[in-house]
Amino acid sequence: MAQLVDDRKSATIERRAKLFRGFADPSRLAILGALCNEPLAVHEIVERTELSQPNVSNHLRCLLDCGLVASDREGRFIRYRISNPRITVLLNDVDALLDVVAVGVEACDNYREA
Amino acid sequence: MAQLVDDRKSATIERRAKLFRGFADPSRLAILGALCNEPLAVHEIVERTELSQPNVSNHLRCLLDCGLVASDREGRFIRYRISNPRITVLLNDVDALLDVVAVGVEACDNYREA
DNA sequence: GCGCCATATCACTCCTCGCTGATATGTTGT
DNA sequence: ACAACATATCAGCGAGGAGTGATATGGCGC
Repeated sequence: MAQLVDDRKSATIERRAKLFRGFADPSRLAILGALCNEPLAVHEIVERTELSQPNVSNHLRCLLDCGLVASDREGRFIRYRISNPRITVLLNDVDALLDVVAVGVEACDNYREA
Repeated sequence: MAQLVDDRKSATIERRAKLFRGFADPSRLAILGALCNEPLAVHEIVERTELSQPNVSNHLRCLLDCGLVASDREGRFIRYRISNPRITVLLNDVDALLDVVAVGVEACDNYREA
C-alpha cells in the first residue's frame, strides 16, 4: 500500500528529476542562455558558446525532444528558440535562489564541479 | 576578450548547473519533497522515502552543504527542514513547466530514465 | 550535378556520481 | 559505564552520460 503511493510519487519524482537533469549541464545551460536572448541557428550557438558542433547538436536534440526548445527551418539554417516562457521563469528563479545559496553551493564539493 | 565574457558567463553557468544538479536526483527530490510538508528527522525521512539510511544521510549532507536544507538538533534527533521558501517556489515552477513539456520529457530517451 | 555549407548521427572513452555494506561518532537512558 | 538508538562517514562498485572525432545527411548556389 505504501507501494501505490510511492509508485505514484516516484513517477512524479522521476519526471521532475529528468527535467532537472535537462538543466543540470553547463553546455545545455549555455545553449539555453544564448537562446533566451534571441533565436539562433546552430552555427551561431556554436560560435557563442564555443562548444563543438556535434556537442551542440547532441544537446539540441535532447532539448528538442524534451520540448524545451523548438526549431524552424530557414533556408539551410535551422533556427532554434526557447519553446516556452516558463523556461525563462525557471532560469530566473534559479538565479534568485542562487543569490541566497550561492555560497553554500560553491562550497559543496561533495560532488565535484562541472 | 571573448575570454573575459565567457569566463564570467561560465562561472554563472557552472553555479547554475551545480544547483540544478542538486535537484536532478530522484533521491534528493524525494527528500526535499518530504521536507516540503514538514521538518523531519533522518529516520523519518528514511521511512517515508524508503531509501537506505546512509543514502539519505549522504544526500542530506550534500543538501546541507549546498544550503538547501537546514538542521536543528533536537535531543538525539536531528531535524531537517527546507532552508528557504524559494526552493518550494522552484519546485512548483518545475511542476508548472512539466505540465507543458511532460510528454516531451517522457519521450526523450536520449538519456535513459532515472 | 557538384561542391559547399549547415546540421545530424554514431562509436567510443573517460569521468562522475549514486548506492551499498560496514563501521564510526554521538546522544540518551539506566 | 554500558546499552540502544540516531546519524554520519568511508571504500568500493557499477552505470550513465558528456565530449570528441569521424562520418552521414540535407539544402543551396554555380
